[in-house]
Formats: sequence, structure tokens, C-alpha cells
Amino acid sequence: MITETFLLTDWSVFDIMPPMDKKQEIIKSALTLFCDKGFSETDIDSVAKSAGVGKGTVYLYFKDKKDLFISSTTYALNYFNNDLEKKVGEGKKAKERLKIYIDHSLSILTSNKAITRFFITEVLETMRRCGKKDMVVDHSIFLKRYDILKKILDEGMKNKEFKNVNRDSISVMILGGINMIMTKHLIFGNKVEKKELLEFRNSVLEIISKETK
Amino acid sequence: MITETFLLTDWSVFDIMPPMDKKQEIIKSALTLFCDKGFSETDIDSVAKSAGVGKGTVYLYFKDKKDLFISSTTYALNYFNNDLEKKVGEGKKAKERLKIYIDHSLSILTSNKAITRFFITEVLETMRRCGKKDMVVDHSIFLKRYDILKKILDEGMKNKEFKNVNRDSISVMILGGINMIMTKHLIFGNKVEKKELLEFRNSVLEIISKETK
Amino acid sequence: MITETFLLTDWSVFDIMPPMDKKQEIIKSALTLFCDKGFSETDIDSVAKSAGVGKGTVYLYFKDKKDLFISSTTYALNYFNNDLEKKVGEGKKAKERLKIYIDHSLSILTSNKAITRFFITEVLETMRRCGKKDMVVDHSIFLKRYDILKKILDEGMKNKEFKNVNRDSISVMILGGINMIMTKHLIFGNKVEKKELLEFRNSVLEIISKETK
Amino acid sequence: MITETFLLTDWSVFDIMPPMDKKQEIIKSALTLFCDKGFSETDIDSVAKSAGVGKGTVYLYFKDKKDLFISSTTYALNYFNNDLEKKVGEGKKAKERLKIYIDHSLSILTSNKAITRFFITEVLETMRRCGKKDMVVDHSIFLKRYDILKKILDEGMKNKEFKNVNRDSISVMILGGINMIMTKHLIFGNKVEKKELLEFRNSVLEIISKETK
DNA sequence: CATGAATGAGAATTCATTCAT
DNA sequence: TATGAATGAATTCTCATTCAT
Repeated sequence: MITETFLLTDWSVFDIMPPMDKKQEIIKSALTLFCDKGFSETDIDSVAKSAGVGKGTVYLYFKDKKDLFISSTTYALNYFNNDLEKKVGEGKKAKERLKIYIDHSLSILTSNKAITRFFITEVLETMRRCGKKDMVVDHSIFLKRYDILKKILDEGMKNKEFKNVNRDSISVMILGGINMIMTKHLIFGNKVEKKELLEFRNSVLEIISKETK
Repeated sequence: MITETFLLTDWSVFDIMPPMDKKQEIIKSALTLFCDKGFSETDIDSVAKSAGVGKGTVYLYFKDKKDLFISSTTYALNYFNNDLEKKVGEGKKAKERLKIYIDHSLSILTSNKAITRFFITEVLETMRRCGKKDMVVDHSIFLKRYDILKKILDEGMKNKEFKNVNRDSISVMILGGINMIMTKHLIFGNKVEKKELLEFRNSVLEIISKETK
Repeated sequence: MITETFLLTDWSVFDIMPPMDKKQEIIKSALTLFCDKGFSETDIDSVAKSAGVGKGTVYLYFKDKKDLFISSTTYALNYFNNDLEKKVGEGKKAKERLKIYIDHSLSILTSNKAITRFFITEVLETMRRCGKKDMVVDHSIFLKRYDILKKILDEGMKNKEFKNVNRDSISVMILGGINMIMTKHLIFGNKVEKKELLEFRNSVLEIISKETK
Repeated sequence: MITETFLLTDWSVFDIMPPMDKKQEIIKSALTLFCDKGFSETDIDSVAKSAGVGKGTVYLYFKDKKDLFISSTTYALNYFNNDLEKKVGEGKKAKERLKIYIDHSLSILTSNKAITRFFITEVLETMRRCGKKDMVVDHSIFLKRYDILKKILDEGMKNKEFKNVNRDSISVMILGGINMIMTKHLIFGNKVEKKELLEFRNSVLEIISKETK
């Protein structure tokens, strides 16, 4: 049941988000810029301008630059996690769910470099920069993607769809593999070959699937 | 032949490097600080002081801060790659080499958080920050770790030690898994459990080894 | 007739003022904050909040921050001057009036540092800041305390209660002495010793009293 | 021995100070501007420009604006105190010394409003602003003028030049009187009448002198 | 080669004031 | 009247980079 179709979701995400109020508008602009230029090289003035508000308005909603960063990051990760969970939920069996999980995660690659980079590095920066002093970050956001994956694996093993594998190691390899593919593309900037993504996903499925030989 | 021993290399690396000349000294200091505080939050003055030279001297050897960053990063990555290659070369058979490869890579975790973070994020930052304008980075450094791994896999498959797997997908999963474990520890800052590392390595070996029993 | 009693008036003043309308409420809050933190470090938002009104409301009653400052200052000084005059009026003879004058003035010390500081410096600041451009301050407020004192001295000299002294110089010394005692306590923040205040007042009375014994 | 001459020292002080190095230059400019506009309304950029140095240079010598303020103030007060002490030392007898003390102190009035105001208010501001957190101010500077005065009084009483008075109260009155005269002139900005200064000084001498009737 | 004093462009942050409701 | 969201001018402070010695 290894298919050749690869679901590509459109992730030009920050524009999808509904522009409800000024705060949302600022978060959207902040995300775009933080993605594009990183924390240090993004200045509040640009965020404000891009959001179409005054510089002072940013400080009306966020204590300081760090706060803006954490808030944006948290917002985006929640957004993605929820999306992922919803999509995965549409799969009927574990194997299909895992397929969706991988495809959906990798589809970030088709949006733009900035978002890819954001997912890989900026999130870590969040932790470092903010885990330090006065900021508290909700670590659970970062575990969410793990949890979704582990649940699929557990289910698949119970259903005898999957081999009996070390759930933790395998999930680390799957999630890590996804990240690594993104990293590679980020670094080398070459076109994303559907073939590579397919091979990866199929390899994963092959590895854990009970050989229905 | 799945062993329970896990080779832990000491990676208090930057001090190992032989302090040959002033340039080396500056690179060493730069690495330590970039690891610790990231690019933006590291200032040239600290680097100079820590290296025991004048601020102006830094500019004698490096065009600007970016140049210092690239040079240090490149230096460190080469250093690690060479080390990894040498260590791996000591393994007799593919399976043993793969074991060494994984153990050695993960042993970075036992040195310190800063170095781990450096390996995961800073390298990507290098690309972004420097791929932009005037700087050219030698991408091959980042491929080196791949190449070493792929060579092992190819060899193992030729020797019939390993199953016939998709080499690219598997290497992405292994390297990605290693990174992911490091990332997890970086984010949650919990103690590194030898057990987890062992399980990961053994899972990998199990997956690609021919005799599943 | 040099007594050992020292009249201590309670100067937790700004709360005594009757909270008639919103404008009064704002003045009261402004005074408290200007006293406590000075002009520059007091922000309109705090004043509004502390007065229980909206920020815009402040601008309904006062042209700008300067105006608020002048108005509050003027209000407070008038308030104190009137109080002083009333109290002094209760004395029967010049010597007693002088005693009341000094005691009452010094009793500000027993209220709190902020008010003391206000009386010594902020008033001068008012002049400087406002004598500049668009604001006109009624200087007569500052002369009032002088006038009250001089009247007592004149009366005392006419009555032969006091020696024939240079009225201007003596009043400068008395008023200046009072200020200086306050200043000292402000700077060194030590407890106000009743003894010191008594000695000062008695010295003054001794100097100008006819019967030195 | 009440003379009609009044010694007027030239206090265009900040220009007298020898322009030794950049730090001195900055202190001089800072003093002039702080005097003129107060702490809050003086901005570092102006100080730098007026001192003929770059903005960054100010921060090379002073931790921050507060530090610059304290340093300048301390410098100026020491400067004045030393000058006063030297001048007073030239007087042969207590009465003459006291005369010099008063004349010299009041001669600040002949310089300019800014310096006068500085002596009266800014010093207090120093205390408030800086006695707060991280700054330590040497209170002894503020006691110096008292000490010089008290020493004169003690000496005079021992010599039987002066009556036996309450030294503390009298010194408070003298110093306070001097300040009050300055304050008055500061507020009303009228011309300084030599007559007034003379009367004040002579009144003081009269009060404490043994009637050599 | 080495140095570190000097610089000023640039960034974060504050807050008086306005104005639509 | 009363409000408080929105604003941007103004200010403090940092730090990469230069250059005279």
C-alpha cells in the first residue's frame, strides 16, 4: 500500500491566518520577519511598519522584543501543531496516518525557505534566549509533534500494522529525518525533488510495516 | 553483536585544539563565545579579551565579524569531521564502524550544551547569514558527515552485513535522529541517559542488520 | 518663656484636601507623584490611574504636563501658606507667633521625605522649567511665607518684644535655617531629633528676644 | 570691624578648570548643561557635542547618564569646597574668616543663574536620584561646607571673639541664609544688590560677635 | 604586526499627546 | 464630558569598525 502520491499542503501560512485585530497583525508581521531575518536582525520598527501600525503600538501589546518573539513563535507552533493533528486525524489506519504525518510535515518545504528555517532553528533559539531569565516558555508545544507521532506508532503496533519497534528511537528517527531533509534543502537550496520525499516516506513505512510479504 | 558499551569521547573540544598562533587563539575564543551566546550576542571585544589580544588584532586576521564567524565555524566543523573520520576508520567491519559513528556523534552531548546547540543551530545560521551577500561558504563541510555515513552503509550492504536499504533515506534518518536527540536534550535540559543513547544506536543497527536474530 | 513643647502638625497633606471634583482628584494624585518621583519621572498615565480617571481626562483639565505641574505646585503652596497663616494667627504675642511659625514649618519634616523634598527643590524646578517659555507663575506665592515672617518680626520689634534687628537679614536666616534643616534630613535620611528642632527654634528666639535672660 | 568691602570672586567656574583630558572635557560640558537644563532635559548627545567628542566616548568614561551626573556633581562640589577652604584659610582671625566664608559663598551669585541653581537644587537631586539603587554618593562632600563653618565658629568662641552660641543652630542659620539669598535671586531674577549681601553678612557678624561695645 | 581609544550608525524603549468613539 | 488605543518623536545605550600610535 505504498502509494506514489505525495500530499503537498500550502504553507504560505502566515498569510492564511485571519487578520482579526492589531495584535494578530503584529504577530503575523513578526513571524514573517523573524523567519526571514532571525531575531537579532529583525527590528521592531520593521515589524511595526509591516503590520501597518506605529512602533509604539507593538509595545502596547508586547512587553518587549523578547515577548513578541515568544508570543509569535508559540502562536505559530500551536497553529502548525493543530493543523497537523487535524490532518492526521483524517487517516483511517495507522499506516495512513503516518503517511499523512510525514507528507504534511515535509510539505513545509514547498512553502518557503524562511518558514523552513524557522522551524528548524528559530525554535531552538527561542528556548535558549528565553529559557534564561524572566521568560517562561511552554515546552509542551515542542513535545506536541512527538506525541502525535508516538500515538500513531503505538496504535500501529497494537493493530499489528507495524512491527514491534522501539517507539522512542523510531520516532526520533522519523522526526529527525524530516528535519534533516528540511535542513539539507535549506543549506543547499536546490529544488525539492518529490522523488526524495517519497523515498523517505516509503522507507519509513517499509521499516516499520509488518512484512505483508 | 549488539553491545551494551557506549563510547564516550571527551568533547571539551576547543581546549584540545593546539594553541599555535594568535589566529588560532582568536578562533578558539570565538568558537567558545559563539557557542555560548550565539552570533549577535557575542561581541568582538570579549573575543579579543578572551584570546588575550587587542581588539584591533582581530581585524588583522579577519575581515569582519562575519568572516570571523565563518572561519571559526568552518574550522570547528572540519576538526570534528576529521576526528569522526579517524575514529570511524578504527572500526573493522561496517557494523562496528556505524556503531562508532553514532556513538561518537552523540558523545557531543556529554560535553556541554553550548557545543550541542552550536552543532544544531549555529551552523544553519552561518548559512543564512553568510549565504547572503559577500561571503561564500564551503558547503562540502556539511556533506562530509553524510559522506562518511553513506560510505559505511554502502560498504555494509556490499558485505551483506546490512540489508538492502535506501541508502539516502536511511542516512537521513540516522543523522537526523542524532540531531533530534541532541535537540531534545538541548530544549529540555534533562540529564543525558546512557540508556536512551544505547537504545537509539541499537535500534538503528537492528533495522539495517541482515541477521535479525 | 522658651518652652520645651514642639507643636507637630500632621502633614499627610494631600489626603486632607477635600476631594471635590475630578480636577481636584487629579491635582492630588499629581502632587503625590511629583513629590515622590519628580517631574520627569512622573508620567501622566500614573497620575490618571491614581486619580481614577482616564488619561485623556487629564488633558481635559490641563493643557499639558507642565500646566499640570504648575497648577499642582501652586495649589499646594497656597494650601500650605494659608494653613501657616491661620496657625500663626492663633498666637497672641509676636514671640509666640514666631514659635508657631517655626514649629509649624519644621513639622513638614515629620510627614515624609517626598513632601520635604518637594518644598525644597521642586518649587525651584517649577520656576526654572516654567519661567522659560509659555508659562507664567505667580511669584507672589513664594513671597507669602516671607511676608508672614516679616510681619511677625516687625510687630515684635514695635512691641519691644524683639531686639532691633535687620528684619530682612534675620528673616532670610530663619527661613533659610528651616530649609537647611530640612535639607540636611533629606540628604542624610536620619531620624528627626526633636532636640535639634527645639534648639534651632530656641536659638532663633534667643537671638532676637529683648530680655536675654 | 564691620567692613563695607565685599569680596566678589569670579565663578565662571567651569571654564577655569584646566581642560586636561577628554574625561575632564566631558565633565565640564556635562556640568554646564546639567546646570542649565537639569538632569532629565540634558541629553548625552549634547554633552558629547559640547565636549567635542563622539557620543560613544561619553560611555567610554562613564557607565551611564547617572554616573556622568554623579561624577560631575561630585567633581564640582569638591572643586568649590577646596576653593572655599583655601580662601577662608587666608583670614587671620575667626571674625575675618567668617566674613570671607560668607562673602565667598555668596559670590557664586555673581556668576550665573545656572550655577546658583545647581548649588541649590541639583545637589539634592543627586542625592535622591542616586541614593536609590546602585549608586553610592559620598555624603561627606555635602558636610564639608558645614565643617569649615563650624570650625570657624568653634575657634571664634574659644578666642572670645564670638558669643557663646549654639554652634549647630547658628551654622544652620548662616548656611541656610546664604542659600536662601541665592534662592531668592534665582526665583526673582532681580539684580544682586551689594547692599543686601553686605547687610546679611554684617547681621551675622553682629549676632555672634561679643559686643565690643 | 599590535593596540585600544574614539566613533557614530543603529536599535530598543518610553511617554506626552491626540482623537475617534 | 470621558476615555484609552494609537502614535512617533526623542533618548539612552551598544558595538562593529577604524586609525593614529
